[in-house]
Amino acid sequence: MSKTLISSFPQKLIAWHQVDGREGLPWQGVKDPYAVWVSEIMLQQTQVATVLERYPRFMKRFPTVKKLAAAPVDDVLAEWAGLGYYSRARNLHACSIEVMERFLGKFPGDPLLLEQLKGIGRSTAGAIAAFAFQERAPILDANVKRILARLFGVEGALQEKAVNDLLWSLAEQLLPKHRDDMPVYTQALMDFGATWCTSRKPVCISGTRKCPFEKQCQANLSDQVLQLPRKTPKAKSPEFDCDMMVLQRGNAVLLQKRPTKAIWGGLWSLPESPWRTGGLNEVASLQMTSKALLALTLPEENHLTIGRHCKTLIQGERIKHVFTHRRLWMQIWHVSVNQALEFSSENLRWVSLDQLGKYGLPQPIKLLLQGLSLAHGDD
DNA sequence: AATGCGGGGCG
DNA sequence: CGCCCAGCATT
Repeated sequence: MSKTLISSFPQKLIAWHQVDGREGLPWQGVKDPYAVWVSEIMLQQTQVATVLERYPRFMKRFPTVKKLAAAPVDDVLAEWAGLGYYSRARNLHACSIEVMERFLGKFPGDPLLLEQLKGIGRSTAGAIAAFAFQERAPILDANVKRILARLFGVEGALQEKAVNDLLWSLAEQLLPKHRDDMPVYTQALMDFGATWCTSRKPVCISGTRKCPFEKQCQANLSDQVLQLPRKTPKAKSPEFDCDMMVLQRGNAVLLQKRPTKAIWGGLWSLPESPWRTGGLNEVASLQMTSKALLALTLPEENHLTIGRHCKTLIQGERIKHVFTHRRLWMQIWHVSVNQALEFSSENLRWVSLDQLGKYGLPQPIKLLLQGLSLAHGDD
């Protein structure tokens, strides 16, 4: 490992940033630890373009850690809806309460303390400590992993612990000497990875710009830039089928709160059947009755009233939704019932179509019900 | 070390 | 369609 590269890296990167860094992102230059924390959590595995719209909205709704801690977790989830990885929202809320109680509303600057908080791992702790407290703490997100793997010609797959340890060690060694440089240095690392040393079209390959590290970058010197960092291939994601029910009573639909641990955890969705593997949609091939459908999708104690209240049953669209690790086909069924149908469960709630915005809905369900809402408005 | 957890953008 | 992304928690 080149000693000169390590000692010269921070200043060269900061110099690069002064000319070619990103500007105008709403969380840049922010010093308030709360605002930094929210931005870091929201940006986990989430594109800048997406966060650009959602971050100011979140900050307007929850301007301080105190306000966030005082809000019901359901409100936080509703605000988070559409961003994905909903454990981030649940952890955000839990973390805000812990900061209020354990740290009297002030985020700690020590990365080791930050890392004890829910939803904050080593990299996010480093980012908060660097941006908000000028602590000499490293980050290691996908950008930094890519930069370092190329710069130092790290051959092993990112999933290997030894490789991860090596990258953390490099990230530590590369830190600027002076803590005052930490915010700009950390931002520069992210900007450089996101805009120049990109995964598919790094500037050294596209030839659009001249990389400041081209003479030292091991991957560039050995023509391995697009091969690094290495990743072990992922298995193809399995496919599932399920039935979902839009149970409509006048202007309201029945929403069901999802269990915390599951996918879309804590969000409000439609009653749904268990997921089935294996292509053929057996239920759709049945002569579907409202009773059979409700038996599939609702808890047992709610079945008895069904037949009496059902007015119509219509087979709706079949929606495909792609997750990172699963593909899901949702067969929609529209069931219309008369006004008398009630449910007693905490997790079942009639919600009028114009109130849907107050609820955190999975993105495909939100889109589906928006279409319904529109059609209904046209009547 | 492997898996679960969303959603959007890009080629 | 497959790959990628300002990761973390759990097992």
